[in-house]
Amino acid sequence: MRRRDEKFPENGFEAWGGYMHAKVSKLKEQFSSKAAAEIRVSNIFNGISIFVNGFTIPSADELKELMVQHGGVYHTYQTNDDFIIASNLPDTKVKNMSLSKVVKPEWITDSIKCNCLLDYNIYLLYSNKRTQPKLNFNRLNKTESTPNFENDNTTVYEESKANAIISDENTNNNQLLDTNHKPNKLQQETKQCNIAKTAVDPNFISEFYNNSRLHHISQLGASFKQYINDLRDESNYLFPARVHLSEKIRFINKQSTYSINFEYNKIIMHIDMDCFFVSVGLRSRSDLKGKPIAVTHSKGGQSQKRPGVDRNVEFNLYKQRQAAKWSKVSETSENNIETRVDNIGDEGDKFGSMSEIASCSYEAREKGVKNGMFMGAALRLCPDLQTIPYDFDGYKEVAYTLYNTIAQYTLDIEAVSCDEMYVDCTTLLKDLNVDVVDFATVLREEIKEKTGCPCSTGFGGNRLQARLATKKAKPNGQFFLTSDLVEDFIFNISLKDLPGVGRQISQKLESLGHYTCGSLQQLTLAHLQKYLGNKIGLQLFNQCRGRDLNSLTFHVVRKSVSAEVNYGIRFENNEQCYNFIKQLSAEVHSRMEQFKVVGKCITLKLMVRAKDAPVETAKFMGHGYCDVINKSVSLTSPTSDPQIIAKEIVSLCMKLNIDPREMRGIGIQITKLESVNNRQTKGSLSKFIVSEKINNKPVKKEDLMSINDMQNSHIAKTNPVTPKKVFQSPNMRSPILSSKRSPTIGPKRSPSRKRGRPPKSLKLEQSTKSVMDKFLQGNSSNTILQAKVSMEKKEIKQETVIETPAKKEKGLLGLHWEQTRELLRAWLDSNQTPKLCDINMISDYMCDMVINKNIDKLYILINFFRRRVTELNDEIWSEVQNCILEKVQNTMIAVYGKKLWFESN
DNA sequence: ATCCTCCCCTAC
DNA sequence: TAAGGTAGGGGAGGAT
Repeated sequence: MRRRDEKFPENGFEAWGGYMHAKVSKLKEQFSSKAAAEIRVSNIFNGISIFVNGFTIPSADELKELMVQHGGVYHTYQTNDDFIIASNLPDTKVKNMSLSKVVKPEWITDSIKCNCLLDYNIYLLYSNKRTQPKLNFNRLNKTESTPNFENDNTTVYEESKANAIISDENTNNNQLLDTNHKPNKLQQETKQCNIAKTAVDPNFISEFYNNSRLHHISQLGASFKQYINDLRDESNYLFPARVHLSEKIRFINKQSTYSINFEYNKIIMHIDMDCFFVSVGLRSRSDLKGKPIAVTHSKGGQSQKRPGVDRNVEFNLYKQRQAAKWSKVSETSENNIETRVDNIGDEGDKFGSMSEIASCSYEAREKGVKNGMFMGAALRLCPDLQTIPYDFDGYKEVAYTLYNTIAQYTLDIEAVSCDEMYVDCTTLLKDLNVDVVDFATVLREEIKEKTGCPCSTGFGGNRLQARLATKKAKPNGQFFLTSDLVEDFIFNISLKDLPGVGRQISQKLESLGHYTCGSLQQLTLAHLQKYLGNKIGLQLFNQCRGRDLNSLTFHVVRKSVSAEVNYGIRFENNEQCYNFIKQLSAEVHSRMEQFKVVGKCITLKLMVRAKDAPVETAKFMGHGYCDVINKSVSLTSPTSDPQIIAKEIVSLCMKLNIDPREMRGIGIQITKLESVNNRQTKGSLSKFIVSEKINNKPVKKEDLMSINDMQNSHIAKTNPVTPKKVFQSPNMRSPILSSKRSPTIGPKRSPSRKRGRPPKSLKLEQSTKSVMDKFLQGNSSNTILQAKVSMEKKEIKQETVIETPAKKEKGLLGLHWEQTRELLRAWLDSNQTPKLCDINMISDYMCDMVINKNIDKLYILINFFRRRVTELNDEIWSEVQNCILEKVQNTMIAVYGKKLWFESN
């Protein structure tokens, strides 16, 4: 018998890799439904690049496609050479930008109509920089530019009424232009020309979003998650920059070697910029370095007194609510409740500013200033606190640099936000063969050099450890939490510092007398679950022991899209409210277009002034003390149509019957999403597996714990729990998969069997995956990554049906199973000796299918494979088959407790 | 039991 | 003045 290595040479991948690549490209074409749409039609826009700002008709997506078709370039992010396509720009933005290249979208559409590039000067949105922006509201509201739905037949009274309202021509915008509409014409026009003050103003939404830090944080976070998805899809998984990195590291430490921390399966890095917004702002203000600084809208000027404001009344309401909430937990706390509104001065007071601090420097933190604090309260703590303005473009730029820096070296990145990510460094560090700390030093130096901003990194065996390590490392430092340190380290960690433990949960725990992880370790799992619920209890039980069941997620799949505005909402009548809903629906629509999703469930979120709250809010244009009301409808078919969304929301609004003058916030959320591109019906068995009852036994706590203990072996030593439960009953056959029937293709097997359901817990799936990763540890060298190059493609991402949680993690290879079948076919027919890396790749893929409960597809795939192997009648291939099947069955046992049944064995 | 809806909580 | 968004996880409790 030959040695395994000979039979499955490790480094012989390239030939097959190249072959696979070609094969995959071909497959890609076949599977690409969009290929036809991307054919070049003309070269009208040769040399022209555009950036779309805000809501346009046609939509940004449509413009993108048009540009591609006609030889132009579409930029998701604005560059200097871009023409800016916009129908409407917020005034503040207009003030700060050159308007000489801001062009209406008609420039694009008309040019295409004429089949030649028209003079953009004719289409300038603002003809002269000096003049006030003059927007043609008529144009924006014309029916021709918005799809109408007058043909929509509805039976429900409210709906038809809602319909009528939405399609009503006489909107607020038009009123503004109506010269006969005298009451506040002058006043309104003044508003138009200056700043959008309330949501009644047509520019309000974009104005608000342009200045909202929370909106930017959220959007940037989402876009970096997408960015990582894209990079992973497009990468060849070769990281030439690693060579330089390795050299640099050896320059600072010649002896640097990767000493494996045997206790850890993985080395996870957490990386976080230090007080991000401040650092970015200080790049150009080195004079302010070392001083207490806060990023806020407030410029320090004293606020005016507004009539009707009673801060005390409002603040007391907040306190009462908080007290009521906490008294549920324990009767002890009554008076000493700390709230956000403490220490705020009165209006006009030196400490009266209610502008929120987005980020503050460490010097300010030392004085007790915190992010999210009101400026007034912060000034009380730190009177010499200086403010700097927001620089949203700067944040984006620095964040890109940060991400690109890391992405040179690895793409095993989970983006958390624009300034924070987790990185699985296991293979990277092995490849570089350097010490963890040296690696951190050099990496942080590079980031500092490129961005001008400091960052901190933490390393550990799981994400919790990495994250806590970063916390310790800050500011501008690094920390490797080695396995020998974990126990002591975690013991002293404050419960508040655990991710997922916020104000409410820490309050609950404190009322039980627990402030630190060490103390919480006294509580039993059952006890914790009784107080906090099953999931959170388990999570905490593990966290306070330094364990973390959650593995990193490299691919993100969206589950909801929403837009909400809880600032500046002041309506005088229903008409203004409905008009705003129309605009917000358009916003939601354009986001859905961007993500290429449609949704079935529409939710209205309203903030309404609470009964006792003052009409005039303490914070200027804030929402004040409110009741929150949510209401949702489910549609029969998914949509992203702004008209339908608006209609449904108005209809919900009418049912709630709330005085529009009391509204303080409006949000629209769409859930039950489906991807637009490929709304395939799922295989019947897959549906069956997800929704039918198969196994009535709930997930056992012990199962979860034992899995966890395998994952954190160093802790298992002090706290031994054998993992045998997970692997019990390997001979029991799955009631679904083992019943007597011929192994025909999925859809034909009617889901008549009722019993047994795979454990539902996502946690279990994820942790099982980690166990399996360990189990199936192949040689995860670069060759496998290279294979992903060819295999991981965009189409797959798009076909994913979003709502199935099991699909959240798509495993190592994001390939469509049918593509994999074709690859298998090609592989078997290639007449080459199978390589170990290829075998691992295939088995990993299949194991992921088990984990993702894609059993019906897996079944087809394996049967196909077995059939072909039998036909080949080759000893080596038979062994390959056995090798793969063994791994798959191991995974089956771990996930389902049962093996997959096949006809002839 | 399990599913669905309406929340609440947390994070950035 | 001020720009209090957004997504995901999960619990409570009623409907089935």
